[in-house]
Amino acid sequence: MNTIVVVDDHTLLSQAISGLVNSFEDFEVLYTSKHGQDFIDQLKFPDKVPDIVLMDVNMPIMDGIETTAYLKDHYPDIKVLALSVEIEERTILKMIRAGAKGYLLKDTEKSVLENALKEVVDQGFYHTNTVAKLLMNSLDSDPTLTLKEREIEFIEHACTEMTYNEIAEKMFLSPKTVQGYRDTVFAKLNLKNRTGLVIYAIKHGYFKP
Amino acid sequence: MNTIVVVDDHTLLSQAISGLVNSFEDFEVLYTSKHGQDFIDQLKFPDKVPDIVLMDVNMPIMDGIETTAYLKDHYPDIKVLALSVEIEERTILKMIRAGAKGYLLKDTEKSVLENALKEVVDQGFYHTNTVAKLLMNSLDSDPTLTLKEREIEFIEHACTEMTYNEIAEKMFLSPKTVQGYRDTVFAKLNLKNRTGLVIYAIKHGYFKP
DNA sequence: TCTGGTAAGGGGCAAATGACCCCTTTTTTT
DNA sequence: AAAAAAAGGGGTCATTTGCCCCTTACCAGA
Repeated sequence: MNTIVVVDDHTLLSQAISGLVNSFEDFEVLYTSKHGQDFIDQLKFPDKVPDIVLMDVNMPIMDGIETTAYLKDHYPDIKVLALSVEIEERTILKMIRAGAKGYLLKDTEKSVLENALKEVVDQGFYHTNTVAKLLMNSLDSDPTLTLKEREIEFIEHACTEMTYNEIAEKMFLSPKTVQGYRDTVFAKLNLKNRTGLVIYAIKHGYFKP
Repeated sequence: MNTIVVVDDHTLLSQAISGLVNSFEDFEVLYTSKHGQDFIDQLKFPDKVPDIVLMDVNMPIMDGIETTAYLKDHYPDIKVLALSVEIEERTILKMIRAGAKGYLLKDTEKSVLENALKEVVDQGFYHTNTVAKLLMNSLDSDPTLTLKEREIEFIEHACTEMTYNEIAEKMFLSPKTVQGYRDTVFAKLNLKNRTGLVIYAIKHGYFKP
C-alpha cells in the first residue's frame, strides 16, 4: 500500500481527488494540505510522511516549485507528481528541474492518474507524451533566442508601472543598460513595445498578475 | 432524486466532483461535459436534460458565462451553479447576471457543496457570504468611477501591441478621442501608464492573456 | 424649457519610449 | 591562451505616451 498526500489550495479538488485515489488499489490518501508550508509542517510527524505527493503548482504561501525543491533536499524519498492546469513550457520545466517525477494536467482521465501513480512507484517517474515532447524541444531551442537571467529579471520589473529609469534604479544599473535589455528582449521575442512584453510575460509565466 | 451535470474542461476535476456528488443523497450525476458547446449538444436528447448544472466559468470553445446565458433563454428550468477559481468581482457579477443561481469557489468544502445543491433545490438559489457581500458592494460603487462601455472596449484594445492611433482606427474614432479615453481611464483606475492598465485589465478579467 | 452631465472631438507640450548604431570589461568555454 | 558569451554602458533621433487645457453636441431630468 502506497501512501499519498494531496497538496492543493482548492479544497473541493483535493477532496475529490482523494476520493478518486482511495478508489484505486494499493493507494491510500493520508491527508490533504492547502499549500506547501502547511504540508511541510505536517512532515515533522514521522507517520505523516507519504510515499507520493500529488502537488499543485500554483498555490498561495508556498507554491509547488518551491515545495518540490525543498522536498528534494530534505525528503528525497518522497516522490512528487505535479498536477496543474498550467501548460506553460517554462513552468513545467521549472517543476521538473525542482525534482518532480511527473507532470499531469488537470484535464487527464482518472485512469491516466492511476497509471501515473503506478508508474511512479514502479519506474520512479512518469511522463505523458506531451511533456516528453516539451522536454525534447527545450533541448534544441535556438540559444541566441534564450533569455539571460538578467533579462528575465528585467521582464519581471517591466510588468510594473515603473519607468525604465526606475527599473534601472531597482536593478542598480544605468538606464542605458536597461534600455539595452529592452532592445534585445524585444528583438528576441519579436515584440513591438512594452505592452506586448507584458502580455508575453504573463502568457509565459514570467509574471503572475 | 435530482439529476446533475458537471461542465468543466478539467477531466480530473469533473470526474472527481462527480464521485463526490454521487455520494450525496438525492443527487445523481448524469454525465460530464468538457465545455459549453459539448453540453448544449447533449441537451438535444430529452433524457439528458438535468435539474442542476455545476458549471466552470473558464472553458475553451464556449465559456460558463455564454453557456449560462444560453440556458436562461432556452432551458430556463435548468439551475446553474457556478464553480470557479475566479474571485474577480466582475466575473462573478457577469455569471450572476447571466443567470447563475449560485457561485462556489473551488476551494470550498465538500459539505458546502452538498448544502449548496440542497439550497438550490429548495430555495432556488445559494450564495456564500463572500459573494453576497460582493453583490452588496457592487451596488454602491461610485458611479463616476465606473467604466463606460466604450472605455471598456478601449481597454481591451489597449492590451495589444497597437499604438493609440491604431486603436483609434480600429474603433473608428479620432486618435484624440482614444487619448481622452486613456486619460479618463487612468484617472478612474488610478493608473500611471499603459503597463499598469494592462496588468489591471488582466487582473480584473477585462482581458484574458 | 433650462440645465447639467456625458460622449465625442481636439491642441500643445514635456517626458518616456523604441530603434539602431556604437563601445568596454569580465567571465566562461574551449 | 584564444575565443565566445554575458554583462554593462553610450549617443542620437523619431515616435509615442501622458498630462494638462478646451469646444461642441446631445440627451435626460428638474
